[in-house]
Amino acid sequence: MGDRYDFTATERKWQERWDALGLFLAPEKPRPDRAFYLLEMFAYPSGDLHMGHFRNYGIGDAVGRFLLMNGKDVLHPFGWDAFGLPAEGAAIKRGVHPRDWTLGNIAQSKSTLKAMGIAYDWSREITTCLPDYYKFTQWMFLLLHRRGLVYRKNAPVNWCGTCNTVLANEQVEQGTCWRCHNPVAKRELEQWYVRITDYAQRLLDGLDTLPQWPASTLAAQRNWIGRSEGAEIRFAAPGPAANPISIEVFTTRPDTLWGVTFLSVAPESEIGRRAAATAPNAAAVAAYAAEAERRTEIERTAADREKTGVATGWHVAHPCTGAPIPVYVADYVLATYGTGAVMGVPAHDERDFVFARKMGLPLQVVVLPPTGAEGFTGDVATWPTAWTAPGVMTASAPFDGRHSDEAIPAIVAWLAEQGFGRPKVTFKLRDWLISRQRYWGCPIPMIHCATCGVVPVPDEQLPVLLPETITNWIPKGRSPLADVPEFVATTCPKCGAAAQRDVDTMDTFIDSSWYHLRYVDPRNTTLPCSREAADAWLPIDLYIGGPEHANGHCLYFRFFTKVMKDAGYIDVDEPAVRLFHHGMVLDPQGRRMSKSLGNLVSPIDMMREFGSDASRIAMFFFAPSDAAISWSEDGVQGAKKLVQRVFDLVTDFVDVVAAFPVDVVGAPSSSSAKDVRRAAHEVLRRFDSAFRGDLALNTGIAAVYELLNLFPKAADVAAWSQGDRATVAESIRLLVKALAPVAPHLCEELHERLGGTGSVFREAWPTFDPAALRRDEVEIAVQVNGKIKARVTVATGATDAAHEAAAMTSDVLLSSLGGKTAKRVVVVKGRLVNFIV
RNA sequence: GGGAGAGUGGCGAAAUGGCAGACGCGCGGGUCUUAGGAGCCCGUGGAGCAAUCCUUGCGGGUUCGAGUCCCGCCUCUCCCA
Repeated sequence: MGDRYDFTATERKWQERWDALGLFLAPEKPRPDRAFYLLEMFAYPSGDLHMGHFRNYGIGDAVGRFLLMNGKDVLHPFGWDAFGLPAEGAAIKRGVHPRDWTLGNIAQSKSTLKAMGIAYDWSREITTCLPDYYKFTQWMFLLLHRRGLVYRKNAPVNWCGTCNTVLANEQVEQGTCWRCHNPVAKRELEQWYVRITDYAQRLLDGLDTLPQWPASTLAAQRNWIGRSEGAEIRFAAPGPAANPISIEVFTTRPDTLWGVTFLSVAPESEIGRRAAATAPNAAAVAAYAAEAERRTEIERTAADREKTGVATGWHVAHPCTGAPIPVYVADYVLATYGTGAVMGVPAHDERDFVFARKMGLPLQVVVLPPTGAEGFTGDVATWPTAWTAPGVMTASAPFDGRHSDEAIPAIVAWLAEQGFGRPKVTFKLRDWLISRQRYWGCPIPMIHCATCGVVPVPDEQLPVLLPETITNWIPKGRSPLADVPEFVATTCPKCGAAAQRDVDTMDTFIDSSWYHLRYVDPRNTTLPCSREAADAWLPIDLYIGGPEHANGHCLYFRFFTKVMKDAGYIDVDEPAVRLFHHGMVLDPQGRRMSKSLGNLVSPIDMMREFGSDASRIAMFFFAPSDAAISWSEDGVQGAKKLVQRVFDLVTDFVDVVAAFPVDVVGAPSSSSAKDVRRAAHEVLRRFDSAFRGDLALNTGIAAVYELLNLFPKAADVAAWSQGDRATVAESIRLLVKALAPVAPHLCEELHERLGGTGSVFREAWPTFDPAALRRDEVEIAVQVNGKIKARVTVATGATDAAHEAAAMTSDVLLSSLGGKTAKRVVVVKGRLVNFIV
């Protein structure tokens, strides 16, 4: 029995050696066929790292080390998503400057990563809140501006009265602020928008080129982009001569046009506002709109909520029939989707059905339910619900008798011909509101000039530095930068007159939309990255991060990648070939870890007690990498035991191993030696396929336990034959290498104790020998009609007949057969023999 | 409401359509020990003295054979509205 394994000293020793060796520095010029860009989502430095980070970066580290042993030129960088609201929250609460809070958290988080011993190329570290980085965030904004992809718009935005700030749609959760969870209201502000909708179709099409992305994320993005094909149809009425009414609706069901019995418009839409001012029932509309404004979108569009609305008193003419159609204002219609108006087809749309019933509006059937559809009789007044499926059209002038599915294109063409409408594709995806009335973000490089309007800051004047002199952090409902005169006051780049800087900062999703480009050339002072460096490394070969970013970051960084390609700065259309989502880390009761529950596990405390290697092993062993895990200290305790057992085993065998050259391949003769070799190669096989595939390292670790469980005592092995001892030497060396990506410090130490020099990560990843996995004989099941009756042993590779013959030697089988002859015998070699009687 | 995923011992889990529960935790027993909350060894899905029977959320189906494939439910989790 060897010494106690001193993980503290050993882990520190190897972390220092790796630094000294520069083991993880990416080559400046990777070999094209060897380049591998491995990336994990960078961290928002809020205090220290949590267990989610530990898992994310632990998986990435193991993969990175595996790649290194496979001779890849690995780019594996790290950085910090360092702008963001929590820093201002800390400033307000504790009076600490957001910069100091952030940089302090980064230092702490970085020391935790160093304690993990992660194989990052720290020379490429980036920090989004530092000028050398955000200079190019501003450069990106100007690129978008040059390409016509940003614009200003006065529009209702989500306003959190508690945080005194504007929120993006994805920052509104269940109608509340994602930070403080107070209700979100609406407010009018002039804001910068990014025209991501210009790329909606390409972002959608690109998904088809990403077979190595999780299907769930592809589906989520498709859903989020939300393409729908249909028609835009105009309903008009003469109205007052100066002010005729004309309402465009978008519908995916033009086949139900003849069933329209009313229109609904959103209260805050242009036509809704006009109705509140000038319609016959203006007063009622205005009152209703005021009430609707107080409701959240979620409330308004919830399917189970009672539908409300008021008649405007206006009527428009049905474009096909000329019939008068009443116009309602209803809050289940949103101004931001489609045209802000929908046609009401109560017979064939669920919400319209409910609304019409409530308002006493007529139903017009234009799609016939098939005969026999329960409840859908000839009398529409008795229908239990709307008939929403397509079907045979009726009461629809030129299209009667046709099937809606088949007729829709013809209807759209006909509408266009008649001048009533046109084909239209809409997307649920909306333009991206990026202005934030906050301090701790990247300043927007635009200048407001009284004569020239809004003028971009020239490239050579970048970065527009964030002033650091602010001391009063309380949000005042305007950007904190508005209160820094020396920041605001500038001159117009065009005319030289006094002008004002834009006082908003950018959504931090902008910072993270291009960071993957910066890593390839992080010290470039003129461009985000050189074309050469981009060509050498892009795209990311494997990107690892949580599934919570499926629709936010993972869409935005695809968008930026496409813009950069269009502008000729890079040559890839998609940022990442493969995306992997690791599972969540829950507490032992299966709950989310959170400060309020007091169930946080601190990675640094854990590593102090158990070591980095044991902590990782525990995490990998809990479950496959993509499944959620419940953290348990018992598991880490067990992993620590495993570390000690591996250490003891290898140190016990140092002498045996030393007697054989490093490339010895065992020629076992005894079955014990064969078992050892098989178990060792099984470890290798499991890890190998995990690293090349699903990153599920749990069964590899199980194989390590199995190997340990059957390993003979060193004292016994001393008496073994030369070939058998060579087998043991081979197996020990194999174990050390195969486990190295998962338990790097331990295996470096063992590699050294076995006489290895340099680093085990400069050793080649071994190839497993399929012959080693084969057994001489196997036990097979003997079944009668699929029920197991007995077990017998056959030689590996025996014929079907030999299997059957071996089975027939079983007394239990013979008595089960009771003298009958099987009608059929199914033999699965090495598995079973099944007699069908 | 829409989308995605998951249901297997006391617990985490494993299983190219082929012996369900590998491996670990926990638990029980043994051993070493002044001691054991360390180490090592043995046992451990359920019922039964036993032969044996039952067992992968529920109900059907396909198949010689289903945890795995198909259809219909139930429950839970995550994401979106």
